[in-house]
Amino acid sequence: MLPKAYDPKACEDRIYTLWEGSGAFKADAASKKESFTVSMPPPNATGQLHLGHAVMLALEDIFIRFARMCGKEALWLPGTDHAAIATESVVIKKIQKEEKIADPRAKYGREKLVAKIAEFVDFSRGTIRSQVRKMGSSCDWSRERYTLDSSLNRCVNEVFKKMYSDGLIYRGQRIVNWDPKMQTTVSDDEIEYVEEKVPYYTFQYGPFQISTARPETKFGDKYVVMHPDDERYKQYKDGDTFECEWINGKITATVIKDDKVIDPTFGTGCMTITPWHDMADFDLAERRDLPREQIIGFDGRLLPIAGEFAGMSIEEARPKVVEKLKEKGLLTKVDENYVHRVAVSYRGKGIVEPQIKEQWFIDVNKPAVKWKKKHLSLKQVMQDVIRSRDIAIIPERFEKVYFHWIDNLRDWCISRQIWWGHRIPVWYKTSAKGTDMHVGALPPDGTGWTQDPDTLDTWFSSGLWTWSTLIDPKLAGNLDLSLEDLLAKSPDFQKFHPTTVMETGYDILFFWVARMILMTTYATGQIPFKTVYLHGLVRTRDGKKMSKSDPSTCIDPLEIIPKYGADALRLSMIVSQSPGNDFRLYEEKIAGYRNFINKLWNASRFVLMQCEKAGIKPQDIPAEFSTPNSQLSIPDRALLSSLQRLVADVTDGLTKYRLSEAGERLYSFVWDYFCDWYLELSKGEANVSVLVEALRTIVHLLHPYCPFVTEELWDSIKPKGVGLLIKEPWPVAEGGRLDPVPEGKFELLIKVISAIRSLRVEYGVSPGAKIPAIVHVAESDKFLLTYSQHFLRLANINELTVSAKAPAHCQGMVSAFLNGVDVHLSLEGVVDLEKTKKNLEAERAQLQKFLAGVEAKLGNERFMNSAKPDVVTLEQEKKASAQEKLRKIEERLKAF
RNA sequence: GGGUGGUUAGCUCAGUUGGUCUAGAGCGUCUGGUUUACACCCAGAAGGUCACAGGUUCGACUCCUGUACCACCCACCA
Repeated sequence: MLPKAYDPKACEDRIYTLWEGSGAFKADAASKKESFTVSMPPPNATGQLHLGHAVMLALEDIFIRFARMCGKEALWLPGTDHAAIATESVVIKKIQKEEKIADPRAKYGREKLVAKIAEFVDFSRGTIRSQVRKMGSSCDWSRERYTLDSSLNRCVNEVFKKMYSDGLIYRGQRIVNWDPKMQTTVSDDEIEYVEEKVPYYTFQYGPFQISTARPETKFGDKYVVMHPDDERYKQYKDGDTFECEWINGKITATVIKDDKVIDPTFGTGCMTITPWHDMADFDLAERRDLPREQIIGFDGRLLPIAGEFAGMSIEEARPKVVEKLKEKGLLTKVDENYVHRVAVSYRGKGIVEPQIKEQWFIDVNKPAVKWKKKHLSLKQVMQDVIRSRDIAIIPERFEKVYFHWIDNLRDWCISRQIWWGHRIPVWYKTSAKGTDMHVGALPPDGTGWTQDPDTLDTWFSSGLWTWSTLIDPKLAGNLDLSLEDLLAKSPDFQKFHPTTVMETGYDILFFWVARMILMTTYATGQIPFKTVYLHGLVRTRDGKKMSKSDPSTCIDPLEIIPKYGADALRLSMIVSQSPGNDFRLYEEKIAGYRNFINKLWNASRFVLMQCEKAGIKPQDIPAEFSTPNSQLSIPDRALLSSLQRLVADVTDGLTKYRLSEAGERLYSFVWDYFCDWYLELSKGEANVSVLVEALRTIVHLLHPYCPFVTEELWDSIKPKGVGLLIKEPWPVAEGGRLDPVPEGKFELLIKVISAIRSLRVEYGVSPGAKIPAIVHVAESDKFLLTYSQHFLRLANINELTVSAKAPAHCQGMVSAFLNGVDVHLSLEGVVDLEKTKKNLEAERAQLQKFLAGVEAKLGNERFMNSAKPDVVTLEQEKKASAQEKLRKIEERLKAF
């Protein structure tokens, strides 16, 4: 007999070992079954798992277990990410703190520091592996990958080479975000803005007034820019020069008229430019071919151009520069209430300074990608795969966000001046003739070649994640094979790519999801995944972000799991929340689902007790339910038919990734219907075969959600000779036990009423009481169903709830309150049907006219030739939605 | 400045083609229950103008327009 309460601690680890040993997690590339692949977003190998990971693991495990039970070849590939800057900065901080070394990079040198980081990462990866197991994740450990694996490195190098030879990767002097603290570039997406109140100065600059919050960058400013239409500066022409007194003496300045960078309504309407340290100024300087000068060094200190201020830090120099200008009488105004936004590195937390530096870039605008027989730019491919529905995003609204991001996308700077990561596969050799360059993993023959010291942006390698992990590591070592060969000859890639669904938090849609689309379509010619499922972020009870720095608000999954069980934690993060929306998690919520699991546990105990009472072993009850209809009571039949509907609903929900809905449905079915109604009824007289059948089905349906407890229960109720639940086939809704009422305008209603009547008589149920009925109203005509309620009220029938898809707690029941009055059906007085009909017909005519217009447009050759593809798609979408609407109206009109 | 989401019971949230809703769940509150599956429970109750104002419709939490507040994302002012 089962113990009185479910104890997750006693079961979970044991069951996980059982699963792992059974080979259930392991996918087979040779299988004939349809594949279902999920690439686990690799957690950063920097420390511990947090709730964000727990959400991800729970969701993906549900997808995978469901797919596996549905008979698909399910692969969930786990792994970890080396997380370049994040890891390096964590380790450097650790060394600084533990070993009291100010500059670990200088002290250890490249090789030793990398070795130290690797050691730290190895340890972290071990921790992460065991934590992933704790959540019950059924991933294929035999295929575990790490972004720095040699086979992944091979892919990185191959893609770099391919992009370079296609002219998509170039090296150039460009303005980048420089983190002086970490001494590296960071990408646009890795920047956060912090608001700061700083004084805002206005200075006299020749005849003009210019304003700035950063006077310390103004040493080299020799151009003053204004809008060409600005009446105030009408007398100045583009190219005019003038002498003026400035920080370190007299300079000659030039007037520039430009309509792109200047907002004439802002401030004085003119500004000076600092191309080396400002993105917008750099663009202008590029356009007009203006000189640039570096003012601030890469160490964050002023350069000799600053004269007496050279060597000072920004904080130190700023007041001194202001003081000097003030003494010269050039300071005209100070605004103390100015709010300025300072760019801060997301990882290193240093203040970011734009700098011009030689870096490697990926060109996102060059039409060098072959996609669907066209030559497109990387940007265009990224747009096409979403627009053409090759990839669907859940929830859909993120498509808009995605498109908006692509519109603003600039060339991607991929080089980083750190040591931890994939080294850029480029070699240089300097001789008297100049510098030779070679792109490849290995240097060419001969001496004197040195490798580029930089590493690649971590997203370069994670952008390859869905497929580089499927490359056969044995083949990856063979340098004679091309990238195409590697793809073609790797069985895993052939079987499991494109992956089925990419599940991740919406916060890394740009960082990662977009880059996987970019890199994968380019490198393999395939989309990386068919569906993107974005989950919301976990928040605290007060709606704040969970942060590790504040443990009082932060829930640690590792403390929760021993206390409430992994199953309860999983449910609390899945049920009653919707994709893409943040949700709050707190202990009471988790406890609530622990209670549910306990309820299920005790319901099972009850069923087992009934079996014992009846002298029947559950093991002897065959898997196939075979009790004849004649031996079933009305409640039995009601339960079985609603069980069928439950199977259909849950299957449908899981197929459409509506996990919360399906989970709620199960929760309510088990508690409100199965336990509170059917089990209570069974205390009088129990039908053991029905009880066991129901429980078995429930346990199957719940298994993806709470795998541990269901597996444990399955052991007590499974038929003889059957193995683990994880390997069981998914239940199928047969519908054979139902008698759907045939459709018909009034027939339906009459059938319902007469069925209730006969049941009431047969079982002697008094009016007002709920009665279980086998009347199953087919999901047919909601319009009619609603009208039927009007009719009934008109006919003095107090209340009748007719369910097409009944609320969970009255599944299979029709609650009726009849007062014995004969039913006369009449349409009069309820609604003005004539008016409705007229309205519908008018709407139909309008739609038909519109549709004809759109069709004519699409049939017009000149339009099709001249219009942009976007416009055509839009027209087609309009057509489709109009057709859909028209179809619905036709359907409604049929009811008249 | 551009965009997205939210606003539903005291709290946290579901509610996908407008008709299951005459609006649900969990927690909390109140009343009553040791009926041997479960007190991590059972029976029941109170509690909502579904932010606000218009519109479309026979019918709107659901669609449209506008307003307010909150949150987030992107761009950015020199």
